[in-house]
Amino acid sequence: MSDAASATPKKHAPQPPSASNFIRAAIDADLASGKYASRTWGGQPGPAKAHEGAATDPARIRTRFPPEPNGYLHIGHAKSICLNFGLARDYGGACHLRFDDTNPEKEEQEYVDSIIAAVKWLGYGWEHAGSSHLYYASDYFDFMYHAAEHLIETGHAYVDSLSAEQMRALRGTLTEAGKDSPYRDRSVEENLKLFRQMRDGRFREGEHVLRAKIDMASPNINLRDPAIYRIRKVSHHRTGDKWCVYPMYTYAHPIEDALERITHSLCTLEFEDQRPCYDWLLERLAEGGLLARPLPQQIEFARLNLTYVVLSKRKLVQLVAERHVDGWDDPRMPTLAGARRRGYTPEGFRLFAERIGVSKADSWIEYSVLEDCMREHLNEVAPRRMAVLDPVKLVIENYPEDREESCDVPNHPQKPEWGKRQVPFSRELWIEREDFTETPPKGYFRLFPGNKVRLRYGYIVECTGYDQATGTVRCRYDPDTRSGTPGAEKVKVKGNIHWVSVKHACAAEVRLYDRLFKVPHPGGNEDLNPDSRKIVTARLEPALGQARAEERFQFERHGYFVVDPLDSTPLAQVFNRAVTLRDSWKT
RNA sequence: AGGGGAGUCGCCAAGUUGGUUAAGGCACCGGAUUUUGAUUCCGGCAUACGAGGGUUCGAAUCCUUCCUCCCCUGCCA
Repeated sequence: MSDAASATPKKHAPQPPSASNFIRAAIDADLASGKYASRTWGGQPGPAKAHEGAATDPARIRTRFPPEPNGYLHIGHAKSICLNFGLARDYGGACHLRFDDTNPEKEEQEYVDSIIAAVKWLGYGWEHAGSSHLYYASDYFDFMYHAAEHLIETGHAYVDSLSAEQMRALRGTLTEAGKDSPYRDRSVEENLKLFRQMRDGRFREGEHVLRAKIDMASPNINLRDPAIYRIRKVSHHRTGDKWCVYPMYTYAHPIEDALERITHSLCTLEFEDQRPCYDWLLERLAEGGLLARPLPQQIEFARLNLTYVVLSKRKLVQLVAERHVDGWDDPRMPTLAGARRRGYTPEGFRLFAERIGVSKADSWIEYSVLEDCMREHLNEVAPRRMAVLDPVKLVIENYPEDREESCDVPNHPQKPEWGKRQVPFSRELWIEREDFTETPPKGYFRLFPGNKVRLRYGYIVECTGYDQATGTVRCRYDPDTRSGTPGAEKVKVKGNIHWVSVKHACAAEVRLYDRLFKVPHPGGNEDLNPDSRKIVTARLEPALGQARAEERFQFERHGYFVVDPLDSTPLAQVFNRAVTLRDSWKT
């Protein structure tokens, strides 16, 4: 090292700046340009007159997470939740939780409740500047209806009386322009009259539909006079039978955003083609004085794809319906309810969202990334315990039959402040079947005849053999090697195995979960992993007997486990394995 | 010639008003520490930015041709 220049330390920037992505770049640009400098907020969602003249919005930006309450939230939603709520948090903004309940046929209160629970569980709330921002699209039905009449009055919408099939025929194809409906030029008066009759229940479902009058020849099919209101004689979970006409997503969503003064409306890529529609509608309503400016803008990002996982609603429904899993909250399901029961943590999900980033490129995230995020958090928060999942008996020949002692065991190797607990030790112990073999493979350093290992936190023992008749492993211990005593280090061993005293053990059901599908890109049922769940009766150290629902532990050398909150009873606990520890041995 | 998007290391992903050696994370490979074959720590890891051509002193960033993948023809969202 005679070169003086080489002495110059050149460390790379230690940490990346706060994660950068195209959405943050857009927000930064909007904030810098002063686009929102004069934004006002009337205190609650509303039309232009509710916000104009009101105070400056205390939220620098507004985002929203707008699920339709027609199913359970899954890991893909977690990405969106973390994105929207995370952005609001980072920019001093507000994120609204909004139920996009515009289709009464599919929506139920049960889903509303589970969605609220899931968002809260992930650690997010919808309060900002002293008010709560939990909204329902159905609360805007009156405004939407009047806005539709406005569209009719200004010549931007008409009632079409074609059947669905006829409409499809006139819509054209990907390469051919569509043709105008014969009803496209109805007068304002006739349209108004028909639309009101639609609202009043004078027609059957499908008889008429309200359409935006845009351009039947547009190369963008979404602009070929999209339907914006349809007749549905179904009771709505919140508005009951007040309405029999319901707005379509295309029409409703931009209005919901505008009424709530959303600044950045984030959605997935498949809505890109609808953005012109979104802007067209908002512009028509804003120029009519119904909606306040600045108008919200839609920004699209790529939805999550996870290897070994299916996230499509159709496929998830099928898994439940065909009983491949026990229900929507089966620990193997990619739903948030399932993940929670599996022992996954909110912090792990947030780390995951941060780690995978957000972009417009279609991508597949490796499932191991999610698992690793869970390990990373669980390693920090899970107390260590000893549990033998596949027990085989170990008898210490030279240890007195009536003797018992208690070992000092730390609750976390890196956190002495978590203290220690006492674990009983005796002549007969349960050890892991795979920690003993009569014929050790190369590199194996656990128990085999003649080999020494440490019984973790206890003594060094030397294996003396295996008793076929009783199925027990035999060994002799060295009394001078007790952990924590001066002689503990006198014998060096590579192997260090966990154990549970037979006399003191608690038995419990442990469910060992693995991925639901056995291939990275699952197609159908043929790709299901037949070993996605194994149930064993494990032997646990006594301290685990007090574990409560949803408490999480690391079973040393195994992985992270959680007490199942549904199937556990005070007398019979059930543990679910969230994720295994990393294992670099891998024969 | 329908329209709209996307292609940067095995997996993600910065960087895109052109400017020294293309961030960071995960994975992986070494090594250290370790009473979890865990954790932690240190080091390594794209002459390369879908491909070709061009402009330029200089391009992942500009122009051009081409290739691949995704989305769109619900009175679903």
